[in-house]
Amino acid sequence: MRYPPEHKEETRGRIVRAASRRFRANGGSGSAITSLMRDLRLTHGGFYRHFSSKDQLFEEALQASATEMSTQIAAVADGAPANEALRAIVTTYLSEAHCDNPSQGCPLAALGSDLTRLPRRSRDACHRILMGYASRMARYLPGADHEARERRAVLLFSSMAGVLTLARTISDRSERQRLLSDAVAFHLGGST
Amino acid sequence: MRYPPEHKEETRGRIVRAASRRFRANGGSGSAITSLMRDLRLTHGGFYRHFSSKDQLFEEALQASATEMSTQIAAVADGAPANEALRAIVTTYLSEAHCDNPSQGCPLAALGSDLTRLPRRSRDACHRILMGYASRMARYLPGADHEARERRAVLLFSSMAGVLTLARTISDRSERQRLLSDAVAFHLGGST
DNA sequence: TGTACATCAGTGAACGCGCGTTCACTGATGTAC
DNA sequence: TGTACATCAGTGAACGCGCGTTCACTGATGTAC
Repeated sequence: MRYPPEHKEETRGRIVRAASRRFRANGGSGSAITSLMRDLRLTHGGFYRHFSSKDQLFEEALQASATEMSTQIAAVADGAPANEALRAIVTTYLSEAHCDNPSQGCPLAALGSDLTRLPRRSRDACHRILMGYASRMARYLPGADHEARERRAVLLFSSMAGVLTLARTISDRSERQRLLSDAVAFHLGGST
Repeated sequence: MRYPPEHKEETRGRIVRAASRRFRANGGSGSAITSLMRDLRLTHGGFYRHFSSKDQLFEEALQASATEMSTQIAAVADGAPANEALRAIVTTYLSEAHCDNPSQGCPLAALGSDLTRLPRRSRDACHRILMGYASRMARYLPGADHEARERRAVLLFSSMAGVLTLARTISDRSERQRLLSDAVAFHLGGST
């Protein structure tokens, strides 16, 4: 079959978006290409017309996740009154909604420990992606200059990712909520 | 062959300790039973004389990791002057040595996102193990009562685990150090 | 205008590999008589 | 005391399965002449 000229790019985009969700939900080795392609009503053989390997897809999917997440957070921050941007970011990131939906949330929280085990080359690429994500968050945070705000962003988001990861191991809803709200208070209030 | 009566328990212990290191280094699905047993100069068939499944080993290995980690940190805290326990804990946890050696370090930092994807039953067990770990750390932290100190411990350790996880994606040594020392300052100093 | 050929996204069978788990077997020692 | 049998940690071949990747093929459309 011959397809319209933009068809290939569209399919490629659909694969990346679906993978971005599935990897965050199930991890890199938890989602098989066959099953990913089946969800898109395609067969696995066609995958290699778009990507040279599953690793390449993982990297692109991570980029898509980081972009999606930073766009969401930026929208929330932009929608808040100027002096409330930090509060808006923290409460959104540490919300029950985010905790319950890893597949649409922060890739560091969803894939953190998997990333540390990647071979150096891919790990570097992933790290660069995460730094881009933090960098886009910098403007909403306090700090003397851009570098200070960026370092603050890296620290804030990695800390919150750790809390969110732990929260996701908790089955009991009220215990989970308590951890999340303790963390919100920690980052917004002065002390505990 | 017949072995002395305590032989079986010894072998079992060796398997758990080796698994505890390997899982932290390579993740749950990154270390095969065959290769784990080969390292101990055993063959994979014997594994099932000791454990009913790999999942059971994972759980016991996680418990061993949590115990090892909390013992290490407790030793550091006990060795510090009374008002310096928190500083000792934070600087040890966020040290380069810990960052460079996931296989002997905190299981939450090493396995965090894997734990969130476990089936509910195992996830609950893992969560209980992590809470025991945090609970043993509570006495070194500030707080009005034990519950407050325990909540503080959960927050502190999960935050630091997130930072450590991100730090482990960084190849550049000085960039990694900077993140770690920013995090130390964040938890010890008042502000950034 | 019509015909032969090239293109290429997608198909689905097949391959090779690693892994968790099972199982019949081994053989040194303990136990029953 | 000696003999026959039970025990059981460990062995290693085998099984079944899922997965990443390859490859010959399809068939609708574009292009060359």
